[in-house]
Amino acid sequence: MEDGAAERIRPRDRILETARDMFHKHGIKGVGVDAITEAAGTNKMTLYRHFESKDDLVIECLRATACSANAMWQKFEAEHPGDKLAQLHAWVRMAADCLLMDGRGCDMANAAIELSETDHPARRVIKELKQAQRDRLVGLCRDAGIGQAELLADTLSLLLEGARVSLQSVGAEGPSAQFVRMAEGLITSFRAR
Amino acid sequence: MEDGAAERIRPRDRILETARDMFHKHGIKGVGVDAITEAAGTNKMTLYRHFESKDDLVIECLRATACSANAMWQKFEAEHPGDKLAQLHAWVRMAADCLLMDGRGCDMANAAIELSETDHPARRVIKELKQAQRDRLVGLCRDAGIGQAELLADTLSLLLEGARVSLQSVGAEGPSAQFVRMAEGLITSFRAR
DNA sequence: CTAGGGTGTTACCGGTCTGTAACTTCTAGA
DNA sequence: TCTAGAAGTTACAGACCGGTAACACCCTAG
Repeated sequence: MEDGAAERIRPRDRILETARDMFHKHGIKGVGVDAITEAAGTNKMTLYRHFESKDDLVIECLRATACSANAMWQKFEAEHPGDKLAQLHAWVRMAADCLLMDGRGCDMANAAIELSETDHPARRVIKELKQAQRDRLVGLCRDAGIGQAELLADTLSLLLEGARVSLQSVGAEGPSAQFVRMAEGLITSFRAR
Repeated sequence: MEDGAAERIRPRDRILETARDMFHKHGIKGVGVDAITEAAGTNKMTLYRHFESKDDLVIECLRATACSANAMWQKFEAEHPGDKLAQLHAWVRMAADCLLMDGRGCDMANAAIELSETDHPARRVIKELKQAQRDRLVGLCRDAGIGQAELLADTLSLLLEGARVSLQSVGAEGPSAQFVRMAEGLITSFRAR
């Protein structure tokens, strides 16, 4: 029975989860594969049996992150079925909570900054995943009945992205502390148009 | 006469300028001191005669960047003497131009993301320089007669920071393309309050 | 002309990194 | 119980990193 051994997670998944956590905390170039495998309670050979390279592992981590984000959006829909405006407010609240709890920014944005080589294989993935997130936010704004949905969604995107990076450079008392106020103000303002 | 040899820039300054450029393009961890000195037409020993360590060099680069930003602000004042609102619009225009021309984000923000160690010596410097930039923007907004000067300044800060990082992850056709429209709209909106 | 400081050159240290090879051990399924 | 494949272990290759030592050079101020 494979469920009986389900508590013992497969090495591949342990590596993936550990790598996500460590990449998030210390950056991609800030952590080596040895450190990841050790923290995951396994070894380097096992890593390279499941992933072609470190870059491949990075990409899989980003996909996993996007997957987690998907789950968030499904939660919004589940908690406020049909009420797109409430879902938009839930998005703002979630974003603010992440800001407060986390401290380190968006994995994809951080990776994009760290992996400055324009032809890095992860860049394609980052772009396409970020694009998907953008499209979804635009869709939510539009379905919430906002006229200039794209402009609002893009503004909210930039605000959140900016808050995440500002949190790391200026700190928690910096501009990012006002994120919710800005976002809610913007939504109100766009609804009135 | 030392001015006669001024065309031949001092190795220290060549290293500093080259390092700024390379750190900006490839990130701090993405470029080694050997590559910097070679590109600067000198060698590693000379670098370490002028800078205590690579971290020290990084910090000096960030200070130099802040210095360049200072020059920008003086240009605003020189071009629109006394007219703070015009200076604010000039700031927006400058920011947008940087976005279009550059592609890579703010050196300080990028450094903050890359140097994830919370006790890294550069972090203090980044925080204090970013704080100074924020204070100056707040002052400009206030002097321009805007009521909620802090909120506007912080919103503009986050928008710009977000646009810079979005440019690297989603690309030029992403949300950052609307930066000017957002910023100008915000200024108008805040002036009307 | 000369002395001395700034600079260039070469070699090296110890460490870390990604990635691989060869071999042993474990474990699940027939 | 036996076997095949997954996982662990050890060692290593080759490259790059930050930083230092020793020494030769050049150029300018006196």
